[in-house]
Amino acid sequence: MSIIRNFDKKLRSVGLRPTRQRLDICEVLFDRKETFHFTIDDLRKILKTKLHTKISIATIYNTINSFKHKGYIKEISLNSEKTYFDTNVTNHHHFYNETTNELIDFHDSDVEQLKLRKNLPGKKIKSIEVLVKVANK
Amino acid sequence: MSIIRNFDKKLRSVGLRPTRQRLDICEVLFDRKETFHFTIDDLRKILKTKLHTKISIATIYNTINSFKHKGYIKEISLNSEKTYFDTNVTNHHHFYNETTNELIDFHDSDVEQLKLRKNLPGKKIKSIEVLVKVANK
DNA sequence: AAGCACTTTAGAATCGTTCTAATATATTGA
DNA sequence: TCAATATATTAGAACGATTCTAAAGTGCTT
Ligand SMILES: [Mn+2]
Ligand SMILES: [Mn+2]
Ligand SMILES: [Zn+2]
Ligand SMILES: [Zn+2]
Repeated sequence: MSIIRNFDKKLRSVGLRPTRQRLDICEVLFDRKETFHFTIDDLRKILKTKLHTKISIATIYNTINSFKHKGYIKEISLNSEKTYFDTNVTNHHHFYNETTNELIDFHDSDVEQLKLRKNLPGKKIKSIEVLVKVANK
Repeated sequence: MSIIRNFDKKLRSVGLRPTRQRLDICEVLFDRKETFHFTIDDLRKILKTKLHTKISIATIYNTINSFKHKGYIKEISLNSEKTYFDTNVTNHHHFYNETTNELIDFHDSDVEQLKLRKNLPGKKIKSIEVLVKVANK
């Protein structure tokens, strides 16, 4: 299957061996149209119930940390209750719905160009990200 | 001293008894010109070394959680490593310097008015906050 | 001052995450 | 191909931040 092939290549390209565990996790994370926002527990449940695959919790953490270091996913800061990861590693903005706990990306086209008025001598901007919290009316 | 009087009032006004522990914590948090961004551990160290006051860690957590619920401080989401609190409870933006770990507020005047292009039918906007990560050049 | 409510406290418990070290699997190259 | 070597997985222990428990202390009301 070409997806598996692709994940195989993807993993090898950053020096990770394509083990069953890593391929299974790739399938959950990347075999989808939309950006995926998830917690370790979300991932663990999906692996168990949808993929019927058993991966130890240590390996799930190891793999997610490797993927993060390799730039396949990034961590996002929403609140201190849960640690979220995001398969969209670009610099982008989020809507967080506090009623439903849904987290969705929004794109540059959804917001007017953010312009800083402040000068930052001797500093380099690494990222500019907006978090919009909403609730159902 | 009028500051103490003020903290006394401040606490009473939301139904908290002005105990020594709460007054000491108020002094660290609010007896300053600038917004204070801190972790529980920062606070604990300041109480010990600057104020020479001993407060149990359970009380520090209890008090900070009370203050948060009463709207005296808010929690801010920077990263998943540490939990930060902020004495500026208004909706505002931050610069985080990854080199020095400094976190500073920036004000509406430092950024052009943020305009969302997206319509959000049935939703109410609770907050819009920007996090700018910078590093020293 | 007595009585009651609230607060503080030490230490235990909890929970997410990382570590350890034994076992298993993948890769290399003779 | 198949041993040797490197890397990965795993269960369970350890860790660290935070919360809980329940006993002792303090503040408020009358
Ligand atoms: Mn991490
Ligand atoms: Mn909290
Ligand atoms: Zn995203
Ligand atoms: Zn702030």
